[in-house]
Amino acid sequence: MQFSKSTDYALHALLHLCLSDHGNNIGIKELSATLGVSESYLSKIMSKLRQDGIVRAVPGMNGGYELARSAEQITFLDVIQVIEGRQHLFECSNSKSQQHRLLVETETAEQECPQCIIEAVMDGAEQHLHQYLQEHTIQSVLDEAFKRCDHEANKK
Amino acid sequence: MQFSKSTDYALHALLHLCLSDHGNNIGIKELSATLGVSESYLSKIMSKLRQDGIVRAVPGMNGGYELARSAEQITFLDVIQVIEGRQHLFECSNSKSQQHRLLVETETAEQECPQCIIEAVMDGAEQHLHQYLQEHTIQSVLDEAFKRCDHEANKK
DNA sequence: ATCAATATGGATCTATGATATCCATAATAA
DNA sequence: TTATTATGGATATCATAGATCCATATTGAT
Repeated sequence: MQFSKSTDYALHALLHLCLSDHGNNIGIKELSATLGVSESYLSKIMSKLRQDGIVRAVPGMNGGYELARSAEQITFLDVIQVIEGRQHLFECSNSKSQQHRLLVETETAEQECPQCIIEAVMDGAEQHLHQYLQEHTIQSVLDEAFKRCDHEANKK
Repeated sequence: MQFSKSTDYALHALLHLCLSDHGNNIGIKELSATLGVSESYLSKIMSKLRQDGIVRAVPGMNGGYELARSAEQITFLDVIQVIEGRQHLFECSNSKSQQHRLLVETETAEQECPQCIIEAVMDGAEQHLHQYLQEHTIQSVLDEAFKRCDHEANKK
């Protein structure tokens, strides 16, 4: 289980938009050259980001992309969900099998347990993951990097 | 990004081993019937669990599988890593590109930042996820389920 | 009005990995 | 010795990621 390369590209592209001079659009040519990815492939990814309101796109001369909202308001979770989709991390394919009935039978209670107990744990894991990814934004990662570099510089 | 069905099968299989009478091995026939998965496919999964020391396997008559250690000592992380592998959730495919040099150039410092700042965030996410998955074991999920059912029963 | 530059979306191709099956072999208990 | 069971190799199938090409639409500049 791994995040796709598209997520990698999307995050790096947003970082580049954030770092480059504001007020100017950044074209797909510059983006793809910076990331080392083909224009055609990267443009698909940028298109998804646009559809989800993370970037704005302007066609025509001097067109290109820019952030649609401030970098503080673009979380890692936002980006990941656009690219990877919003399915759950885990879906029990076994809900109607004997496995779960068996669990219920060991109890005298007759009511159905509404959710697979394994799925429940995995959903908990997903929530923790999402919380973390929501606390980290394009801006926060830059702040962190600058802090780190300043600290290094001071040591000299 | 999703966990594979194999992980689903593995977790349910272990749950079944844990619930069934101890002292007896559980054959692949019973397991596959319980989970509703083919014997051939499930046996591959059980084989992986055996290679990693999570279950023991005995061939021959009355053979089958049993837990190799107590259910408290089998974490979700253990099982997931056996099935899904141990690669990182995120690997920056861009470490040598202009993207990162650009970041460094914006600083006067000349030393190299050792890791992609995006990858750093994602590794943090992975650590959080792993911690959670390590705190949940086959046993803990059963305890939780029993507690839940008892609670339901008491309400009647 | 025209042209060049740029983004968009459809179609398509390829590579990879998940899912799944079959079979020959080895190991074990009765 | 035999029936039973697990193991591992080979292979097939399918879905998805990754990637490319092209026709079209949109915009700014001339």
